[in-house]
Amino acid sequence: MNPKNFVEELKWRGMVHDVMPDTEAHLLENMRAAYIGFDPTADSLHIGNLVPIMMLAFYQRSGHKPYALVGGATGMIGDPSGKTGERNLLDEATLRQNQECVRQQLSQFLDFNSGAENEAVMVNNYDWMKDFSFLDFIRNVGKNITVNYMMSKDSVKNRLTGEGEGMSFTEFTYQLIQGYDFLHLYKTNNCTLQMGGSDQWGNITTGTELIRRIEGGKGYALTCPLITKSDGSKFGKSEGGNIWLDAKRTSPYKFYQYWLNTRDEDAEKYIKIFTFLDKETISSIVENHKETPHLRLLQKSLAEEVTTTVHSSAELEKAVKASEILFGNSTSGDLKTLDEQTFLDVFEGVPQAEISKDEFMNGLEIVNALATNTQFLKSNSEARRALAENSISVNKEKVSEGYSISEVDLINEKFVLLQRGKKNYFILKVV
RNA sequence: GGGGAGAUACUCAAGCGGCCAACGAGGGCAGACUGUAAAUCUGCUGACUACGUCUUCGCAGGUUCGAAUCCUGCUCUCCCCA
Repeated sequence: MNPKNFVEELKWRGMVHDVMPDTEAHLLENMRAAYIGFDPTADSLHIGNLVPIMMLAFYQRSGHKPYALVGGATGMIGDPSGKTGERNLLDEATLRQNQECVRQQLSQFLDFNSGAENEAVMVNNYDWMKDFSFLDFIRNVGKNITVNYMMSKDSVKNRLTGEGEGMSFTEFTYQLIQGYDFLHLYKTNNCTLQMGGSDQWGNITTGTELIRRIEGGKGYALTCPLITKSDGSKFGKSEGGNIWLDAKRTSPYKFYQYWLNTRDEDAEKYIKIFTFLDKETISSIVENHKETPHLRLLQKSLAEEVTTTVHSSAELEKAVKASEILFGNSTSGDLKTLDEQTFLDVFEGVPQAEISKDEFMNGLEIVNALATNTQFLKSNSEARRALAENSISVNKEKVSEGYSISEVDLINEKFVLLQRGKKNYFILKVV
C-alpha cells in the first residue's frame, strides 16, 4: 500500500491553511486514518460543508482511510468558534434523523461500502459520549487539561473579552468534548489525523494535546482556509439563503446556476477545491479560459463537475438545458415548441401561480398578472415601476404597461412565462 | 438611585413648524455596456382606483390653519455619576 502524497495534493489545490509538522511524512509512511467532524444541525449539508467533504474525498483517493464523524454529542453543545451567542440545543431524535441524511449525501463523495481497506466509516460521537458520566469525564479527561490552556484558545478568548453575551460552562467544555473525540478515535481506530476548517485549529490541538498527555501518542492536524468570495459576500449563500446539497431544498438548476455565476477570480480557486479534476486538466481549462474568457469555460466546467457529483449527470443535463433556454437566445417561438414535460423540467423550481381559465379568458392586464394575481412582484406600484423600467418580459419578449395577456401567449395552452430582468422567472399556470 | 443623549424607510444617516413621501451614503432591483463576469454610466427603491389621493419619521395623546419637527406621558437604547 503506497499512499499518494495527500498533503502535496491539497497544497496545489490551495486547501492547506495550517498543517502540523511531520504530517506529510507520517501520511507517506502508510495508510492512515483521519477524521473530520460534521455538524448535524440540519437534515442536509450545504455547500459551505463542501470543503471538508472534499478534503475527506481527496484523502480517500490518496489511499487513506477517512472517518466522517457526526457530532451528535457536540451538536448538542454547540461549537463556540466564530459564534458570538449561545446556541440552541438539539434533541436526540432530530440528530439521528439528520445523521442519516448526512450519510446519504456524503456517500456521493466517499466510498462507504466497497469493502476496500480504506472505505469510509461514519461514526457518531454521541455513541461514546452518552454513557460517559460527568464524574468520569472530569477525572479522566478534565484532569489532563488546564483551564489556562483552554482559555488561551481564540474561540474562548473572544467570548470572554468581546462585547458578546458571555459563554456558558457548557460551551466552554466544547473543546474538551471534541478533543476527546480525537483521543477516542485514536485509541479505537488508530486515527492519527484530524482535519477541518481553520477555525477548528484550536479544537483540534486540544485533541492532540489529550492524545499526548493520556496516551503518550502523537496526533496530527491539518486545516484548510475558509472559503471566501472576492466581493466579500459570504460563500455558499444566495438571496434565498444557503445553497443546500439536498435537491428538495435547492433545485439542481439553482445549484448549477450558483456555480456558473462564479466570478473569474473565484472560479480558478474553486475548481481546484471543488472538483476532482487533476492538475493538468485544470491548468489547461484555465489557459483556455484566459484565451476565450467569454466562453466561461472555467465556470462551466466547475458547475458541471460539482452538479454531477452532488446530483447526477441526468440532473446536470436538465440544468444545462434549462440554462440554455433561459439565458440563450431563445425566443417565444422556441418556448412554444417545448412539450409540456420538457417545459416543466426546465422550469422546475421556478415559482408558479395558478389562475382560473375564466379569469384568464377575459384578458389579463399585465399589472395584475405581475402583482395582484401572482405576488410575483410585491405591489402594483412595483409592477408599474418595473414596466416603466422596461424590465418585464412575457415569454421572453419585452412588454410595457397596457399589455394584456391573452390566449396567443399560452405555451402548451396553459403556461405563461413572466420574467423580470434576466434572472427572475415566474410561471403563470391557467387551470 | 441621580444626571445626560438618543429612537427617522433594508442599513447608516440628514432634517428641528409649511418648499417633506422626507437630503445623502450603502445595499437592493432594473436599463446600457458585456461573458448569465468585473468595472463603469443611468434610472428606480411607502401604497393606491396614480398629473391626484392615502398611510408613514419609537408608542399614545395634545398645541397649531398646518408637525418628522413644539408640548405631555409612556416604552426602549446608549453614556456619565453613585
